[in-house]
Amino acid sequence: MDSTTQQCLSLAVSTVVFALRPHPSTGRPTPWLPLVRRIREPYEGCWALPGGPLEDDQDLADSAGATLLRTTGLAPRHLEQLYAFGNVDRSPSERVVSIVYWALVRPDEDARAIDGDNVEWFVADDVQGLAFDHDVIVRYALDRLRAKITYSPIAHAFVTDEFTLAQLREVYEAVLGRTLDPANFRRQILAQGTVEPTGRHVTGTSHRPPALYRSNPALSRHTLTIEETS
Amino acid sequence: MDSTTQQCLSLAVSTVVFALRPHPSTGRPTPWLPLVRRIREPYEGCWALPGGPLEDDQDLADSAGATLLRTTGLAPRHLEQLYAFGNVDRSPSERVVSIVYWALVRPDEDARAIDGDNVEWFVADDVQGLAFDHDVIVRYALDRLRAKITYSPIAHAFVTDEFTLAQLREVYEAVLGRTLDPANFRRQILAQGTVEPTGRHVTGTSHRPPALYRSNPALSRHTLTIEETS
DNA sequence: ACCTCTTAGGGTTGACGCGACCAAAAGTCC
DNA sequence: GGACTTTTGGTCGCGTCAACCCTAAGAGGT
Repeated sequence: MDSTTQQCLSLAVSTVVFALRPHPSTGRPTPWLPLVRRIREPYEGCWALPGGPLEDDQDLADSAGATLLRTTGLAPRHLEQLYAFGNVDRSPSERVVSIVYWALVRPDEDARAIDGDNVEWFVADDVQGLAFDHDVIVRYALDRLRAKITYSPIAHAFVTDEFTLAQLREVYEAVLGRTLDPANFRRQILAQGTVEPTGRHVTGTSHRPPALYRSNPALSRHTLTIEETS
Repeated sequence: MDSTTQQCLSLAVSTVVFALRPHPSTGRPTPWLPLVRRIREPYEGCWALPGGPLEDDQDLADSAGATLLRTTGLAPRHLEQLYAFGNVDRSPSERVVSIVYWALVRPDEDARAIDGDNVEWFVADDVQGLAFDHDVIVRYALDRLRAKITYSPIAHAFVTDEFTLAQLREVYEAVLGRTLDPANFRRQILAQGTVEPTGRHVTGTSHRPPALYRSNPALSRHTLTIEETS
């Protein structure tokens, strides 16, 4: 912990960013993620997760956020540590330990996403052939997302401040990849008390106007996440 | 990821090691963990998690295991990454990023534990006043242990190869801190198929001899854990 | 004004899981 | 043999959840 030995390794922070966009073939919402094309060896020309070296004066999450803003123009509200990857052979050149975060962006945030020359979005389930061990990382992030949405209200991170239950249900359906019964879904969500009605309704629909909800502010810091309040 | 900038930070790997030992007052099994006394600044004289700098030629988990063997004489079978802590202010001197693992040791492994001059075991729930942010880390590891035992067969990591259901139940009771109904516990465990009977029974007890079980080998690599098969 | 279409939202039912509790089984010890 | 202790199996009641019904409430066409 207090070693003064100079280490021959670099520490990087990368992020798996998920946004929900229509699938190119089915048209149904599905997770996408942005990748950046590598412009130098190793893996030059390959797609890789957005990331960069950890700066001396930045916390880990801040570093992930800053890199993300620089490369993709995104500033996701939900940013959470995923895993630290550090096998000696994961990079063919120098030793690199990557602390990987994962993020969820809301549609209104997603609208501000910029596609730079070397940034492109892909359907998360289809990505393959990435640089380093990033294939494994993306797969693991997807598993975590699908697992966590079943026991945690992270789905709220995918919708705007005000939303209908149908929109929230669409998020669950997009992530889980299957349809859900609207009535049962409604009961589940209301039972867990993570949303509260705003009293307003959507107008101008060609059917019964749905009620608008917002996520319960009491649980904004509820999920079991690390707060390094040292 | 491929930065060649020389970073002014060090990367350490520490481990929260849990073993079940009788509580000093109640006598009932409860989680304990080993701590090492710091012999230099910062936090000289304070207790801290066993750990050390990451060596160039070691994977992260290997580093955790090696340090553990050196300081405590333990080689736990269950070793799992917990979290990466890297706030800029978590160490008063240089910037240190710690990748923390947590481990579970079985009673037969625990018997080989050596208490060095600067190593001592403590009741996990009572530790306090540790160096750096290690209080937070221990608390988080305990939360994870208690959460994970409810949905994953990690309890097997706390028992020997052959065990009775009563022994396995004691593990759950020790971790969760409450008694469980033997009959219901039995049904739950058998229903999830994580154990299989060996056919043998314990003899020499002053009551009905319990059957011996072993954990189902099919699930030794079943838990959703990262395998960096890059 | 009325009908139709579509989605919101509520109700009911049956299967399942789980905790509380009871009862039988199988050994040792006296 | 009888008392004792722990294992092991059985039952019952409750809460949860998925599947499936129904009604409610708007827009738009005729």
